[in-house]
This record gives sequence, C-alpha cells and structure tokens, in this order.
Amino acid sequence: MIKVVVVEDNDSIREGLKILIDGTEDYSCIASFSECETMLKNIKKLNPDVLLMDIGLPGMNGIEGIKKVKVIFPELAILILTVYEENDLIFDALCAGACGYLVKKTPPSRLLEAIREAHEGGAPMSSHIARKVIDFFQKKPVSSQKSNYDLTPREKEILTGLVEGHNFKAIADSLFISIETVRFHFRNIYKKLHVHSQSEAVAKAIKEGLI
Amino acid sequence: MIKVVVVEDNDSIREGLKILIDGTEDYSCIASFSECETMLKNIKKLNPDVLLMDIGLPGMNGIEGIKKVKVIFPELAILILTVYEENDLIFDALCAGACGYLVKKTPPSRLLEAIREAHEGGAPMSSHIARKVIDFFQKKPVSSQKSNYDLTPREKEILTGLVEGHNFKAIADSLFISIETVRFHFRNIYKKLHVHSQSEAVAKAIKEGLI
DNA sequence: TAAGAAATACCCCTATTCAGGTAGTAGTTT
DNA sequence: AAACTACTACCTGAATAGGGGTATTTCTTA
Repeated sequence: MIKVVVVEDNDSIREGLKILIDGTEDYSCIASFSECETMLKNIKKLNPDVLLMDIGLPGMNGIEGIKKVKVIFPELAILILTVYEENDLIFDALCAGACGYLVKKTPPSRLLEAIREAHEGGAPMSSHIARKVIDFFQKKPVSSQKSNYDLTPREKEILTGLVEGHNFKAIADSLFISIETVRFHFRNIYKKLHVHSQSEAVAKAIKEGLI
Repeated sequence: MIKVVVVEDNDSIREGLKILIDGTEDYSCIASFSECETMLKNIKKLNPDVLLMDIGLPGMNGIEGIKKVKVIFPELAILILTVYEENDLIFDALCAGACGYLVKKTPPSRLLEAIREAHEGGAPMSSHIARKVIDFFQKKPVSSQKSNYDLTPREKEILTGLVEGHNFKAIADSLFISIETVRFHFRNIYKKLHVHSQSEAVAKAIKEGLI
C-alpha cells in the first residue's frame, strides 16, 4: 500500500486526485491539504510514502514548501503536479528536493504509475520536462566547446592560477617563472579574451569553462 | 512509421532488437551496425528518426559516436541502450547529445515506448538514471545554500558588478555612489569571504553561487 | 632554412586596488 | 535613549596590476 498525501488548492482537482488514488488498489490518499502550512504541521506523523504537490499555492508556494518539508522529512519522495512548464520553476523545484515533475494534463494511469515510480526511487517526469532537463546538460558544454579563444596550454595554466585565487607573484612562484613572464602571458590572455582586468578574466574563464 | 537505426556490437542483441522493432506496427529498423564508423558513413542517407546506441563498442565508443553523429545530423534523436549505470558515462552521454538513456534490462514494451517518446521530443530514461540526473540538481545548490557569508543586499549588488567585469569606478557610477563607498564595501566583502583580491572574490562568488 | 608560435624575461610609467583609520546618516531593535 | 547595522564618504600610503616596448631561446612548420 502506497500512502499518498496531496497538497492542491483547487478543491475539485484535490478531491479528484483523492478519489483516483483511494479508488486504486494498493494506493491510499491518507490526507489532503489546500496549502503548505497545515501540511507541514502534520506531515511527520502522517508518515506518507509520496507527497503530491502543486506549485501555485496561496500563502507559501510549492517550492518553499518542498524546502521546508525536506528539512523535517528528508527522505520523502515529492512529486510536483502543476500547470507550469517554465524552466526556472522546474529547476527550482528539482533543486529544492522534488524527485519528479508532472504536468496537470498527465492521464490518471500515468499519474498512478508515476507515484509508484517515485515510491520506488525513480524520477518520473513528463516528457517535455525531461527534455528540458536534458537540454540543460547539452547547453553548458556546447558553449565551452565553441569558445576556446585559442589559449595556449601555458596560458590556460596561468589563468587557472588566477581563478584559484593566486596573484601574479604566487603564480610565478608556483610555475617557477618570473613575475614578468606571468605579466606577459596575462597581456596575451586579456587580448584573446577581450578583457581588461583579473576579475573579468576569472568570470569569463569560469562561466565559459575555459579552464 | 518510426525509422530506427541500431548500433550494437553483440550480434544476438542486435538481431533481437531488429526483430523486435521490425515486428512492431509503425516501427521499422532500417539499418543496424556493429560499430560507429560504418554507421557514421551511412547515417545521413539513411535519414532515420531515432538512433539506438550501445556505449561499449569496439573501436570508437558510443560517446564519441554521439558527438560525431551530432555534427553531421544535429536534430537526430539518440537513445542510449547500455549496461553501464556509472554517473560519468550517463552525464557524458547526455552532454554529448543523447536525448535518453535506457539500461539493457528494460522490457521490450518500455523500449518501444521510449523510442516513440524520443521521436516525439521526449527524454525517456530508466528510473534509476532519471534519479541520478535529478540528484545532480539537488547536490549543487546545497553548497550554495550553506555558504552565504552574510553578505548584505548592497554587498551582493556590488559583488555582482565585479563579476560582470566592471571595475570600482564603473560600479560606483552604475550605482550612483562614490568610488570610496565601493571600496569600503569591498573591504567588508573581502573580510566576509576571507579573500584578498578581486579575482578570488569573483571565483568564490561564481563557484558558490553567491550572486 | 626561414618563418612563426610559444615561452621566457627585462625595461618603462601610469592606473588601480588593497589595507588601514575615521565619521556622518538612516533605520531598526533593545 | 542607546546600541546596532547598513550605507554613505573621505584620507593616506603601500602593493599590485595594466599597457607599452624589446629580446632570447626553443620548437614546429612551411
């Protein structure tokens, strides 16, 4: 028996979810709430297997709710069920501790399957959401491959020293070269990166994965 | 009709996949290969909808294969089917351009469903794999939440200016305050972050998500 | 073999940053 | 009212970085 708790402010959707879950063998909706605050007070003693949550809630929003519930019940499987498909919300929810993300048009059979997957350690996602998560991985490295700025190996080594927080003197000492040589390299690095200061170079190096 | 190409070095698995795909309505295995090199030569004129790939291959491995096939056929949906569940391989494959990742014990019905999902823009993943991807998001922000260093809103604003590549003068002008005030804030920022230079501050701010 | 790139190192001078002290104002909390 | 925090601002002096030029050595490439 999978014990489910629902947080959803729309009364008819909330009741519908409760009926769906209770009406299915091996599933039980042991409680439902219209906002986070009351859920947080009761979640520990309810001891559910899966928490099904909306994001757009009155008072405390779902993202905040996830963070707070994770503090008092870290191992709980939290599944987002929402109409929102904005990238920021998806990533905020996943970072906050949600283990899955479903859009509200998900058919009941898939929803029940997702609850079971979440309970068994999976990460059920609507395919659009999953694709956005995957895209996240494919974007970052692309930029670092495109932008190389033709830095030489030695220039990268010197730039790395700067990113690690060393000044010219420390970089020179660690590489057993003169501080003048370090300065020379930085002049070339700045020209290649089109920057004019240490901080700009560090920001560019980290953001574009040059090191 | 979904046109599928298979790359798999194990003869019996490859033949099994071909029989499964061809034996299902609306699916067609238009070609199968035992290594990447031949696939790369033929992929453009085969014009498949989905590429089903193993990772452990003789010669060029699957990750390299993905990168190369993405160059000549960027919009192709690539689905990994492998026995490997190591984190690095998963992330390498996704970064290289795979849109989904399945383990070999996936049942045939789920495999066919995944091929269709991939073709329709989804990102099918075995639940263990999806969980690992989710975990990736939940680990990073933890460190950025732990470390805050009690920077005030104004200090964060000033630090952001530095990360964006501005010097003290430019930050002062953009915030309509004196350069001396900017310097005063940086003294406090440096103390709070335990750093002694712009570049250290920038590196710390970006790496720990302080801004 | 000559040309070029990469790495090393020195010179100059100016601009900027770093570190310290001091102090007024506004707002909040005790 | 007193204490505290955040933000504002000025001063001094030492340290570091930025921009320019030049030169040698080594290695690769044309």
